[in-house]
Amino acid sequence: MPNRDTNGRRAIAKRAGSFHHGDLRWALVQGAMQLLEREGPLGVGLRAAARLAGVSQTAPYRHFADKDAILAAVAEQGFRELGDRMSAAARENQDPRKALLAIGETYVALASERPHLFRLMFGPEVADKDRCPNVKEAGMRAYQTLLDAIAGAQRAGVLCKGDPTRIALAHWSCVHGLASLIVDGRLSERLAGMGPDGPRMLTRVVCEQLFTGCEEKCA
Amino acid sequence: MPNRDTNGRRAIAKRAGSFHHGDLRWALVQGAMQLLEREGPLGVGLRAAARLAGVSQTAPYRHFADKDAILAAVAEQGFRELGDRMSAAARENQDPRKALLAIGETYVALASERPHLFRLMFGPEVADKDRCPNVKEAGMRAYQTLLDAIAGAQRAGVLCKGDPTRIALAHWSCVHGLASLIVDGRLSERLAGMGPDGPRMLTRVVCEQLFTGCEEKCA
DNA sequence: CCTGGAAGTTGACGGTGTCAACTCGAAAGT
DNA sequence: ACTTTCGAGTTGACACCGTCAACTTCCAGG
Repeated sequence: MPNRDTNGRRAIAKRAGSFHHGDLRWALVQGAMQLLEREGPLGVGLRAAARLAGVSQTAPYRHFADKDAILAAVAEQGFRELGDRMSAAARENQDPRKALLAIGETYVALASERPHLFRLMFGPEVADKDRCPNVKEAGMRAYQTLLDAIAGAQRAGVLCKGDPTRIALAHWSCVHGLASLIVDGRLSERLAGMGPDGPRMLTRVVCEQLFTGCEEKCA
Repeated sequence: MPNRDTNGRRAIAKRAGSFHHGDLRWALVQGAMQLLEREGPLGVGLRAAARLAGVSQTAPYRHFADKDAILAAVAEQGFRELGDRMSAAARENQDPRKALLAIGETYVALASERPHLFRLMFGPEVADKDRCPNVKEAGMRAYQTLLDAIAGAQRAGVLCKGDPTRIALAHWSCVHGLASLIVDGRLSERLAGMGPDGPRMLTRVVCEQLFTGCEEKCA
């Protein structure tokens, strides 16, 4: 049983005086996540995470094959959180159109709140995320939530019929692109004057156009 | 005048026997670009680029403040090429709807052809791309061609009236998101059975839905 | 009680970005 | 024509990183 701190969470630091750590793997992932959000992607490394866990520099190799493996574990946690928040958003809106919008909003919200994590999840830092089956599965679950929401909207007659993966591709591209542009600072000028929920408003703008189209009607 | 090889291009390697290089800055950017596309983002570094130019490891510091600066120079070249290809695509299609589609296609094409360059241009490797005014200006030029194409389509009555930057945001998000998903391998399964111009077809699918909308008409 | 193996340690190797101090060579000034 | 100056390139060093090999410590099962 892992040692826990006063809040009931497991402590990151090593159990004093004990040779073995108790739950080093968990502590390392936690430390890497913390490092990632505080110092950015350059600050996260095996040695730094080991230091944070109060353990020697090569101890991580007992639990992770290499640096990619620990980053993959962090990414997996990110995908899990993304999937949870997306399906919660879908559950809370039974209007299928609002559900689809809410899914996009949580996607963009996660990216804006924790940009480094978002980049890690989709970027090249962890080489082939799909080799680790946990990461693949966590990502798939999030995608499935989107697909279900689209199929529901089609059944409700809100979205046009046809292959739901077609619409999923468009919706995902729009939302993911907006999230990426925000994370990479490409929209900071536009967001500057919009207050704290600028990302949500931009998501509405983009999704609205995807739903209704931006062609001139009956020209 | 820089030394040139038999093809008329400047040679990357140092002019033999000469202390000074001639055009080391150019050679370093060229070497870094080459390194980036061959070995990925991890393979590009000051020392490696210096080796490729046949020069000592600290020589780059005479031309670049730090690693970020040389990466920014590479990114700038990427933005310049993106802008050129986008405006060429716009020029070649006088039908404004096709022009807008062609712009998206070249965007996705550049990303698919040179994923590492695309990631460098938008990713966090170079910290604040907008501090270097050349990079900012090159990126702005590409954005401006998109904006012009949209304004043209509005004047032609193809796109609905209103703030063109609204439509630009949606279009850019869709195309950039698709490009990112392709680059990050998130669509490799879908692309696997589509042959070499799968990216172009996916771009059409996504843009088509953005233009016409994906809601059920007159429910 | 002994023993085998998992978990953690020390030490080392090659690689990196970056700094300081040095040297070379060509152009500028007299 | 000789000297000065200064940009451009060099060597050497430092701290950091990921990773490997060999060693030590602890715990559990026979």
